[in-house]
Amino acid sequence: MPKSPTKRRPATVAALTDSALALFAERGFHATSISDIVQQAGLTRGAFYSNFRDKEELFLALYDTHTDRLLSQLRDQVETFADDADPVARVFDLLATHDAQERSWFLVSMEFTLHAARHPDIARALAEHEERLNTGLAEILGRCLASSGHAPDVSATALARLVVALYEGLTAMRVTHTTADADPTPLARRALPHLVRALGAT
Amino acid sequence: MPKSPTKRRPATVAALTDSALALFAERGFHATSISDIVQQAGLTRGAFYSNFRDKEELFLALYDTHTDRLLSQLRDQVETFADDADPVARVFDLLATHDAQERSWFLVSMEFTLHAARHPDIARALAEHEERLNTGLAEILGRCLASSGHAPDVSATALARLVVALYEGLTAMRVTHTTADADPTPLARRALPHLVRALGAT
DNA sequence: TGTACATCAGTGAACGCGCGTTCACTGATGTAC
DNA sequence: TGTACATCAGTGAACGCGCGTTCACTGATGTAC
Repeated sequence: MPKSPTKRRPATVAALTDSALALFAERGFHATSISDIVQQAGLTRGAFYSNFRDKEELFLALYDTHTDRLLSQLRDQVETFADDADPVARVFDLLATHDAQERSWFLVSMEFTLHAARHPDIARALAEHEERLNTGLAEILGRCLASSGHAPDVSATALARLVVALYEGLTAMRVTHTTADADPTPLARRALPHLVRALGAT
Repeated sequence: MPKSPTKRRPATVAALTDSALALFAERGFHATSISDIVQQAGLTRGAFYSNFRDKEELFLALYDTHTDRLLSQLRDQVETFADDADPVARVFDLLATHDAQERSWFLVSMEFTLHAARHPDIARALAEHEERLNTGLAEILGRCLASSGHAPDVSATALARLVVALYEGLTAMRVTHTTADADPTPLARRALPHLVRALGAT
């Protein structure tokens, strides 16, 4: 009776998640079938069902991985400008300067969010995983504000959500409008410092 | 040889669009099949293909209808506060006080936007239809600002997109977080007037 | 170290299902006289 | 107004396809002695 399962398992899981991430990014969550995932991973359907209950469970595993990576990146970069005048704008910059990979991830996670909106069980599961991102971001923003002398009379949590909402709305807008004309991102970038300063007037 | 097609057609089209709107709102765009639509409309599949090329074409028809209704509602209400101090915040309020019906529509149009992101042809078509909404909204905001004495040094177009982006980001956030705690909407509402004033400092 | 055995991760054929799309047809709508 | 005719909107059976999920199996991984 083996105490620990075989060594193959972790490798299989990794092959499945890697494959799924690439395919979700390329085609989207719904457009990617379980057959697609296992085929690209060089496995068969049974291997999937032996490791995940369904596609949703696999996505949430990817979500956690992404959250961890994003937060640690932000933490690293935030240290380098702890004394900056407009820390909120800088965090926004970090979010906004997203490469193609981040755009892909946004599309997938937004798709999954809409999927969750129709299925209460999935929505509950997603909210739990999102909570980790929100609290992590709020903590980073809070430290930023404190160390740079700002003390707005708003909770760091609400501010974090405002920044994320603005970021996500702008990203969604760029999804179809690929031309750069009248992109409101610079406007948002200019406006945010004023915004925090205004809210800071206790 | 009949010069105008039969009288049945408009009734059939109306039955199909009504049915589709209800089903899209209830289940989403992808989760609704053409069979579902014609069944709810009391028709058969052929009737659909006789009037629309595919589901996408039907959605864009619904999109135009919705845009027209929203813009005329905004125009009506905007007249009642032409001399308001913070017209941008008022427009934002009008967008933000959305009923369940608006939430449903947001879900569907966002789903379609993501769908478009994967299909360039569809993205091009959607962008054309979105253009009508953007210009209409920019025109309303521009008149608002002018008549209330504000003259920010930003284009009404960019400002309109900023307001829409913020609105959409906040709505997306509420999709999963059904609890009202730490909802950043009031914060956004408070912040917008400061924002416009700050941007107005030519 | 070598052998006999137990476990269980991964295989792959099979299933039932609903989908989008086509197309020969029919009968209601509209025209001509 | 009434009849004979033409059009074409809508019918519904048929098609091929890929999907999610199940499950008896096999053979690689790990254990016991």
